[in-house]
Amino acid sequence: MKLSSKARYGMYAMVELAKSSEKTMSASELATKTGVTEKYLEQILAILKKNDLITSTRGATGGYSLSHSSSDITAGQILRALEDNLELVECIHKDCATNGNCNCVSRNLWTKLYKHINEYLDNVSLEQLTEDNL
Amino acid sequence: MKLSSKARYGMYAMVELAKSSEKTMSASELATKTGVTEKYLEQILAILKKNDLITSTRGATGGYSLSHSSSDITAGQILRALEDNLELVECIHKDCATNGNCNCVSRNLWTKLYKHINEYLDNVSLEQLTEDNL
DNA sequence: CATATTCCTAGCAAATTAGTAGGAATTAAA
DNA sequence: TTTAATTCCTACTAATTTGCTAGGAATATG
Repeated sequence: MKLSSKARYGMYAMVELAKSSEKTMSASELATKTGVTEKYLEQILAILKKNDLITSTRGATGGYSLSHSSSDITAGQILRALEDNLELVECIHKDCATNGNCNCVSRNLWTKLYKHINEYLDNVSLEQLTEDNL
Repeated sequence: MKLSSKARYGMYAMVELAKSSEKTMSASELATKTGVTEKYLEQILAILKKNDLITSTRGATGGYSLSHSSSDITAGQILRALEDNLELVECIHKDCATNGNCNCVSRNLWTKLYKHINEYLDNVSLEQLTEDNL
């Protein structure tokens, strides 16, 4: 249940992009800012792009920038993109997964917890994060 | 950020113990109930015991039972015992860990999220879980 | 054409998680 | 007092996931 470095680095990159607002930033710029290697960061940026959180332009002078205003992007969107397993858990009983007819005792707990986490995260905008205004 | 099987199995075992309330249950009983191997479950039960959530009696006719009433045990207590890394994250910047003088942008997010999760989990009793009354 | 960039993908290394295993210590009951 | 059932202790192994390295193709600019 530890957050992956992918998520932390990705979040960090998003904040840097939000801060620099107008202009685009290259992967190498972001790499030095965040301290992550360029190659690794590229992979993280690819995920963010696939999830329509950032856009990129190729070629010389290319780079990355936010797809939307930082006030329209939530921490939840970012984390769901980066963290594959934000859903916490699959049901223990194999039946549940297959026939969907699940009554695992604690399943409700996990799903409600998940909902809770997301509700919280979706109430925090990237803008707030950038201003550290939680 | 996926929940470990330790946490799932342990929670499952706690629910079974709560259901059987009065009498103690042996590791092997619990193992068949939950479908986890006895040896692995023993290790999980050891953790729960160390955290004062269950008590055990050794020898023949021995077994495990809850240390407290199921209404006095919270999901948060159980998960914190079983999940080593419920704290989600350490700060990216090495400085933060060492000198404590941390102003990571997203650190606040993680700590608040953590607090949030725990507040939720501490509001759910094992009794509720047993009755699936969330 | 040279250079700076994104993009694609394969693979490896480290860490963590999940599980296996053997046997010592303890206790109740036959 | 022996036997059987149990908890307890701990070392090891297997499987999975994560984190990262690496090379080079594709694309765009000047």
